[in-house]
Amino acid sequence: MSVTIKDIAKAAGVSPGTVSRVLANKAEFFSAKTARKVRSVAQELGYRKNTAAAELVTRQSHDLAVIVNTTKTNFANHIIEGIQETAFPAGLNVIMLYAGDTNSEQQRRALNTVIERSVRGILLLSLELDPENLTLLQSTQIPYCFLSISFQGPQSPFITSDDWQVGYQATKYLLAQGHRQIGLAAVDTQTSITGKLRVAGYQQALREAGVASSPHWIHPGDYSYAAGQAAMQSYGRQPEVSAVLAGSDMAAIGVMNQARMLGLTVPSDLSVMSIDGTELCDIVQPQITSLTQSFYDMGVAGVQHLLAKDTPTVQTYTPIQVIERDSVMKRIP
Amino acid sequence: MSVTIKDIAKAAGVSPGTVSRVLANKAEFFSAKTARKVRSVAQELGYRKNTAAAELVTRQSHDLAVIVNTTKTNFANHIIEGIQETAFPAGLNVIMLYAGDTNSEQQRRALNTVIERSVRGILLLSLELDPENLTLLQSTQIPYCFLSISFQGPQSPFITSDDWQVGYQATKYLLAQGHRQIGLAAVDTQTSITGKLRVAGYQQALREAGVASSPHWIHPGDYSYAAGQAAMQSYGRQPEVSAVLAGSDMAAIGVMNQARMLGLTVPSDLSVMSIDGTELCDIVQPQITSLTQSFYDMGVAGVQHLLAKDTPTVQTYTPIQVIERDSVMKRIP
DNA sequence: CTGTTAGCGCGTTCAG
DNA sequence: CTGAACGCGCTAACAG
Repeated sequence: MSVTIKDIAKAAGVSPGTVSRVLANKAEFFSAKTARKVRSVAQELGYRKNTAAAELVTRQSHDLAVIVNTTKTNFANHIIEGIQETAFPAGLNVIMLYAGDTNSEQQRRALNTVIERSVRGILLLSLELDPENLTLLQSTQIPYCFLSISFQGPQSPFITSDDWQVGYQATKYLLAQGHRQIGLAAVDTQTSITGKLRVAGYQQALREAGVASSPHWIHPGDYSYAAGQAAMQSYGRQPEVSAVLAGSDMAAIGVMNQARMLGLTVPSDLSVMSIDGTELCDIVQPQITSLTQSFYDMGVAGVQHLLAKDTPTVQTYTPIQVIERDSVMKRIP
Repeated sequence: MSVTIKDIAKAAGVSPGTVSRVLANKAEFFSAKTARKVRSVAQELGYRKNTAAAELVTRQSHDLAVIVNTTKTNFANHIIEGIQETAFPAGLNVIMLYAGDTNSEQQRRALNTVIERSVRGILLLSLELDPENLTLLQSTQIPYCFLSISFQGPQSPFITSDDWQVGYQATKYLLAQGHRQIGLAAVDTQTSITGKLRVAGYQQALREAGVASSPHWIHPGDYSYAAGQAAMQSYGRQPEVSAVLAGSDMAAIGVMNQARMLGLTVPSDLSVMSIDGTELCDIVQPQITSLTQSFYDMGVAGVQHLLAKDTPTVQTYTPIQVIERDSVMKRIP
């Protein structure tokens, strides 16, 4: 069928072994002359390397797999960019697979696809794995790392923001602006540890400020636009809170739009702050003050972690910072 | 190293051939009893299929490759969703690769990666390929299809919106709302045929309405937010046009925000319409009236095209429609 | 229904 | 520096 190294060996009058060495650029294990010859013949014949054959014998692929969920938020691009730009110079190809958010079967298929290809490493983007799928992942020798998500147990390496600090710092900022009644909207307090940590940080900040927080201030959700809307709907036309911290940029926009529908003006009637800090913050009106995460860095760190020879179960945190824009108003008591 | 079918053959007391048949679910070429035995042993030993070996002999992968560019717009998700949901039931795994927008080297690497794996098919998302990379792609036997982009020549299959109609229909709509001076912003009139067709459709609609259009009404760009801003900046504080058609949702938001900065209110001072119609249209204020494309359908059609036995060089168009929201005001002459 | 055999295309010995 | 030979793990004929 397709042309193999044998074909080009014959055509070039050398042995397949030599062709292999030339094409793989094995140091100076061949003369410049034969190299030229071989390469030109290969070119001419339209030779295409068979990766399957190569991987079969070397048991090493040059691929890095990224498994992403069909997330309702939009920061994945930034992480992927960081991954891409770190992997590329290292000679790694990045292949991405989607795994449904809630679809265990699809998760399994994505995992199997990359495991059976014995990729060089696996990066999982804000993906909550079923126990059995986690076991599947761990049962392989393939290095992996979770990104933008954290866990309780020490068994899995991950790189993310320190979510307790996320809740804490954002709330501190709002407090510093004079707010006392502060809502927390559209963070997932049920299944994800991420949400739980954010709540804990939020509550601690309130406690330190001597604010007796109310459970009514918290409206959990899945970080989506709709969750933000729903939360604001609950706060109502005359909200008990003067500021709302939303679980994502999209959620914050949901909060703001719903507030507008309720006749409230942001930020004069209600301050809104988001967690994430993607470009969405800049394109809406008013621009959203955010607790900004270092998504790009997560991608970079993820690849570096996979590339590192020894892969201890690290749990790394990337920087966070408050970026002031126009959706939070200072409140003079 | 890892456990192979031989290992499990030995452990189960059968031959490797049988194991292979069972694991590949070759119809009823084995008894239920041995099947059970084999499967349980495989499970127990933690057997993991070696895809490289299987592909080496069958010369067929079950992977579909999607190559996307790091686009400044945001519709790719919808196309990918369509691809995913069509490929999945067909037993195909979707792997996605990024290829820089302008980076020929990165394009080549992405292409080579998937070609050397002899994937089942290649879908290219709004990707402008270098001539040499296009040649590379065409030199393989792998079926491919461009999505959300069109070409002049008949050599490559693509599925997209009819971009002439996009420009034409959108402009017709604006005309029907009573607008005469209509701007066209942030479409690429230089390199892409897409942009050229939209301009042509736009101009034809104007012509049919007896409007003598002015070149000043057109401000080309790369469909980005910044391009939208720049265009609006050019229109200025007292725009000659009463409505602007923007090349993408993001561009339209750029136009609207810049208009606001110039002291103009949308839609009372200036109407804005976008091309694409993604969820961005719903989350900004005012919500953007759009010429909406069928991105999901493009993905579906793309997979179906690849799956079809004979793959003629088809050029398919997916539906478009005007979705009215709040950014266009009827103008009473 | 099952065992046996023969490669798939490549990288890597080991001699020369 | 190069050729010959082997085998990676699996599937696809064949015979039984």
